[in-house]
Amino acid sequence: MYELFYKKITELITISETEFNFCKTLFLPKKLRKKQYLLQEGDVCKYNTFVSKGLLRSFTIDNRGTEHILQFAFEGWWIGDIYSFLTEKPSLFNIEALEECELLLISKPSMDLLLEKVPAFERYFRILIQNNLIATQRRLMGTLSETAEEKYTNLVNNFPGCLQRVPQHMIASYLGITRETLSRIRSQMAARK
Amino acid sequence: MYELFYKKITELITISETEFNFCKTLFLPKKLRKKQYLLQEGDVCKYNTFVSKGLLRSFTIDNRGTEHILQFAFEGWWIGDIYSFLTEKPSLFNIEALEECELLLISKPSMDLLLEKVPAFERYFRILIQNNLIATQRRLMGTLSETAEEKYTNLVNNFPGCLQRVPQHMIASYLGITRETLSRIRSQMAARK
DNA sequence: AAATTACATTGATCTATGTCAACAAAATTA
DNA sequence: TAATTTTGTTGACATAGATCAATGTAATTT
Repeated sequence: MYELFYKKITELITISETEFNFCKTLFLPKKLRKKQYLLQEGDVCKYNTFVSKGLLRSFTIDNRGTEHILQFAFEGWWIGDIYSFLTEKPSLFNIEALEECELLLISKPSMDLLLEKVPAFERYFRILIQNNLIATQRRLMGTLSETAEEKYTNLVNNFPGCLQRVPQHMIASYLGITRETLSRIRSQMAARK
Repeated sequence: MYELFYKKITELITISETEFNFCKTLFLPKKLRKKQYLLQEGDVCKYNTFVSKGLLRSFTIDNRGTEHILQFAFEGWWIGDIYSFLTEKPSLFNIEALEECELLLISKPSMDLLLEKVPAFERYFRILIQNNLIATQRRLMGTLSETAEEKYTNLVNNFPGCLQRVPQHMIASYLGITRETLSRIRSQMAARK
């Protein structure tokens, strides 16, 4: 349960065994079956979540009823609604398990305590958020400049593993295109090569 | 030059006068005239920049020659290419002054020194990046779910000041639509009300 | 003040992608 | 294993927004 967790943390910061043991006490282990929700739109996101095992997605539903996926979270990633978590306001996002999951949850008070007692985590979370911001900026620029096919091929290149574990219509939703369009793009690409 | 800078910092963290004086020594003041560039695509972004006065934009040019604006930066905001700044790899972005500007620049080594000597800045930058991430996530979701008109009205509501200082075709570029489309949307809206 | 450049508008037409609908194949569940 | 649900494909058609082009006007520069 904690091996990957320890590995990911120590990739970015140095902490003592004592500090890590203290850290562990602040997290709540939780298992989720496929299709279960970790967060529902309208609820406050009480926890920031580390994925030890499995796969989840966060998504919104717009006023036309269409789903839009913000993020997939595989093992070793974090997921949550950062806005709702920090402000304690209702979330616009749903978070759903796409596979059976093993998770580590940390509440806001525990997070504050962790940052206070082990300041190295200040740095850890800054780096995580930095990387997330860089990725989100890229995705935004891609959304504005690329065709549907370019978006798909970029995803395939940058994220090959995704296709094996995520249903196609969710890939389409992540890319901001319809499943029909993605299906056609794939068959065109297959025909060409 | 430093009043707004001091104000913005102390809105988020508490630092002593000594610490602020030390901090000031790490920043390089710079003035830019309208249309001058702070960063050009292909160059490494050597500085993270606080805007004391004026207005800038960061943008990319895609392979079709179309500009896409990532950010406008008004007084009190930061601008730079976070990816290039952190990795020292060539930037994909241009940063251009839209008005005459007064800026405070900090290099990577100085930033590292600042974070080391005044750890409260670790928290300051984490919060900045957090807020930037939240805003970028929102913008991304909006890009995927909203019509051109919705994007425009949301911008007008959340950011009324923008329209007075930024030319319309750049607003269009920021929203990911053409200037012609924005012009038509505006005339439709004016006709309706 | 004249010349040039940047910015905005409007019309005609085009196109990438969406929508709707029918169908089939997998995968889950009963 | 039958029934249901989820997922993916394909065709016909619709449409939001892009593109191209012409024109006017405001703002800079000379």
